[in-house]
Amino acid sequence: MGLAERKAREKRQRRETILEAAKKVFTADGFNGATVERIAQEAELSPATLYLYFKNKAELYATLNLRMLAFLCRRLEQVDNEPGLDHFQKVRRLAEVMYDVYTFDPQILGNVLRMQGSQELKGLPQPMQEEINGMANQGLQAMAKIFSDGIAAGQFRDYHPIALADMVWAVFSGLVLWEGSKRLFNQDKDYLKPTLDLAMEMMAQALVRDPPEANALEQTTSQGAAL
Amino acid sequence: MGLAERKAREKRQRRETILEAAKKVFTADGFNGATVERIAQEAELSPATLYLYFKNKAELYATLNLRMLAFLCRRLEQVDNEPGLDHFQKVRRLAEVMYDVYTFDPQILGNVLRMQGSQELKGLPQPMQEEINGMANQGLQAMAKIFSDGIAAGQFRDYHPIALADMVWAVFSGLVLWEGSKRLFNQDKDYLKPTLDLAMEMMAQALVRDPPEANALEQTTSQGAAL
Amino acid sequence: MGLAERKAREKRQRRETILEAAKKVFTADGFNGATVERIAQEAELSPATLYLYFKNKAELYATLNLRMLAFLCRRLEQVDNEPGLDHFQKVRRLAEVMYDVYTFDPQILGNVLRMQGSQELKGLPQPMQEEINGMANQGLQAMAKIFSDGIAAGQFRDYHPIALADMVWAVFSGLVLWEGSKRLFNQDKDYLKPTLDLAMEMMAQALVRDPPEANALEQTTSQGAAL
Amino acid sequence: MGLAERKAREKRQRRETILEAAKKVFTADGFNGATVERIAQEAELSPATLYLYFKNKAELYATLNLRMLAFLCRRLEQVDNEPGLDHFQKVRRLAEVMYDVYTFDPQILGNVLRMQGSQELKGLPQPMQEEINGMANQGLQAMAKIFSDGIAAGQFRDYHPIALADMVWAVFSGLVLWEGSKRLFNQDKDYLKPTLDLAMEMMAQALVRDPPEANALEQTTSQGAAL
DNA sequence: GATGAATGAGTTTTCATTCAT
DNA sequence: TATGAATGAAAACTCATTCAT
Repeated sequence: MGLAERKAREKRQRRETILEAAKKVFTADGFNGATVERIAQEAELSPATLYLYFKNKAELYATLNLRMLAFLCRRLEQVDNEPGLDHFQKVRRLAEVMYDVYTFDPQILGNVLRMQGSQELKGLPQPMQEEINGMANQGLQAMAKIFSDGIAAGQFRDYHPIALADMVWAVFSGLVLWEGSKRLFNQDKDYLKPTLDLAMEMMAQALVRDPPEANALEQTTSQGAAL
Repeated sequence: MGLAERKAREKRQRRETILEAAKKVFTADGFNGATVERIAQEAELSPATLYLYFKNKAELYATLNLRMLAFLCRRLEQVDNEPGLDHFQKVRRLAEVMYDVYTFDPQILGNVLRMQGSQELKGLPQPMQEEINGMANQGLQAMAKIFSDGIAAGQFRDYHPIALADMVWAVFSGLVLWEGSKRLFNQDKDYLKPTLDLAMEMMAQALVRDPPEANALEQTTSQGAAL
Repeated sequence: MGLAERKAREKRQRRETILEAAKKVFTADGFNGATVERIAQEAELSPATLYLYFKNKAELYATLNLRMLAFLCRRLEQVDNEPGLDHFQKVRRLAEVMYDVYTFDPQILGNVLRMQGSQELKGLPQPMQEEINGMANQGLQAMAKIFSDGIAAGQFRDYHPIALADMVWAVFSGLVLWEGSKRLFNQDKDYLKPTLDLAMEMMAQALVRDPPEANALEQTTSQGAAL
Repeated sequence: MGLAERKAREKRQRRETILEAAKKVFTADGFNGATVERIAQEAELSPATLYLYFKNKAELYATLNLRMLAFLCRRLEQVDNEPGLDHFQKVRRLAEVMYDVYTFDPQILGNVLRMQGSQELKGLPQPMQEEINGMANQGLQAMAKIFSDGIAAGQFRDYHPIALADMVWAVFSGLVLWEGSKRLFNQDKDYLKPTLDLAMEMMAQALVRDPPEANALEQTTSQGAAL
């Protein structure tokens, strides 16, 4: 038993080693740019060995990304269940959670979000594509719920919750992608956290329902905007 | 002279043909997926000919993207100069402009924004990379100016203008990328326009300065968020 | 025009060169054993170049075989149209024709016949399989016609013409395959010709209709055998 | 001792299991197409284990084929010793025996005959090649004996007995290979038996010595044919 | 200027075989 | 004895790029 256990653990560890190596290489060179050979080198294994643990270069990539996506998704769902947070606080909390996930592994997160918006997904086997999309949808749904709850409670303006979730996801993706390429002109390290905070803070502000005597500005514009 | 002129025009036209063809293929298959051969076919030229007009597959790609980026940039700059718009209206106008640019050529726009956040840029020659980054920065600066003007005029809250510009750029990128892959769970066609409008509307809302008797909520939170 | 012509001829010649090289290698090592690299070496070209002329290793192989099969087929069909041959002579003529084809290119002939009876066909694209099978059928039909004509003319016994054609084809295949591997114990060079002659001679003999007073031997056995 | 015996039996049994598995896989996929891994799976053993029982993939294949060849050979030899058969009946009996062997295991038989005519043998160690060839020769000799006995007894025409044996072997090989690939245009199941019968029947017919007043036809042709 | 033809340099993937346990 | 794990060695195929014409 002890033996079998150790074997299993070793195997799992090997898998991790490979994933770790793959992470480095994919992050550095992208999916197409990365070669199985280099990943194997990084893992100090022969390329053939990788194929004992993963069917494909694509599967390797997808496994890596799927994990991160699942992690992000779980964290977003937790926000809704955190005790003692009112609706506004939950919105602001999203910024913290997203940043948390970002710091956990910025590079892989970049991979996932990039993959979504590129042709890289095309190469993956159908079921994997679906799993990935499904996971992303879960994350969006989790956020949408926070918004619709706030609306139902009469505390948020009546915007379309899904559109709000899209916006959050978009800001997050956009900021991470740009950060990753370090090509934003505001290149000071760590611009991401405050910008993310600010984004969610502003969103929270904008969600505040008007007092009865709403000013003219809002009346004219909110019509076109509300979905 | 007349001859030389015609030659030059023909040459320019040939270049356009190639770029047009490249656009189709890059858009369909991504940078790595596209082959020079297919682009040449599409342009009804031989692959060798492409190399008379462009040094590289990469240069071809970059040229294409740079144009779009320049167009986007120019349009963003115009917003600031549009007559008869107050600061808030300018912010909302950004949504329209961005959507305009998007409809002008959604796919190339997707390419540009994707390229920024990926390793595809790496293959380009240094000067081209710089040109691209410089262009993107111009766009960001244009937006930042709108925000800082509003702040200077005492009409916007005192948020960091660059962070605000980043946010806008991020939302835009994020939404376009997701749209392109049509994998947003809110898949109704044309979700982009209203979501973009909403985003800018909310931003405008959040920029409104509080009346003197600001409520407690804002006081507690705006400290951490304001840069 | 002269130029275009020469180009075309050169191109055709190149194709031939490749086919010739492929013939050598396939014959020496079989389809699976042969490598594209070695064929390319033999043709003094780079492997990549082969792919300009043939889509596949398989296509290369099939092209080679199909030609030979077509040649064999055509020759068999001619037998029926040769002037001045009676039915019996046509049967004997088959031996000569088959041997002719054999001497034309023993190795490729071996390839074709071997391919038919092996898994090598499986790897080929469907349409090519069909073309090959169709061609083989044509050959069989041509022979079957000779037999059925003889029967219709009342000169041959009433055996099943298709079975007779199968037999001829089988003897031919069998002898060629064994010859090719030079593992027949009767290894004297050129055993094939006389054996083939003998086979067809015997067949001709056996096709002779009995005189009315057929002997007992034939009566008892021909019942089970005639299809 | 009892223990040793049991061990030996177990070992033999394991060998059988492996051979059985190999048979399935080789038959389905051919020699090159079959993988050691799949054979091992089929045998419910690890690939490494196969190498304890067989030096090679090739040896495994050869062992399999050698058995079948030995079986075929033994059966052919028996024909000569069967009591109560005259020379003609022995010839016809060959058809039955060959068909018997065919039905015993059509696929392996196909493998053997195909192997003979292909490059697959090349990979085998020399001694094995010789064993296989020797076995095939035995089979041919057995048939040749039947013919030469008939000739010696004055009942058969004076054809070359070895050529006759070659012919029989060739027809048999040819028919089996074509049957295996089911690509004969006469695709009705079970065409093999009657065709084989017919072939041997015709051979028997052709072996009948002419009565004194031989007709012209035979005289002119049998000269060239008789070896 | 335009191109048909050629290819070098990879890339992913497969598989028979070995060996420490 | 049995095997899980590992790998060396290949092999088919692709493609950006060059160059003689």
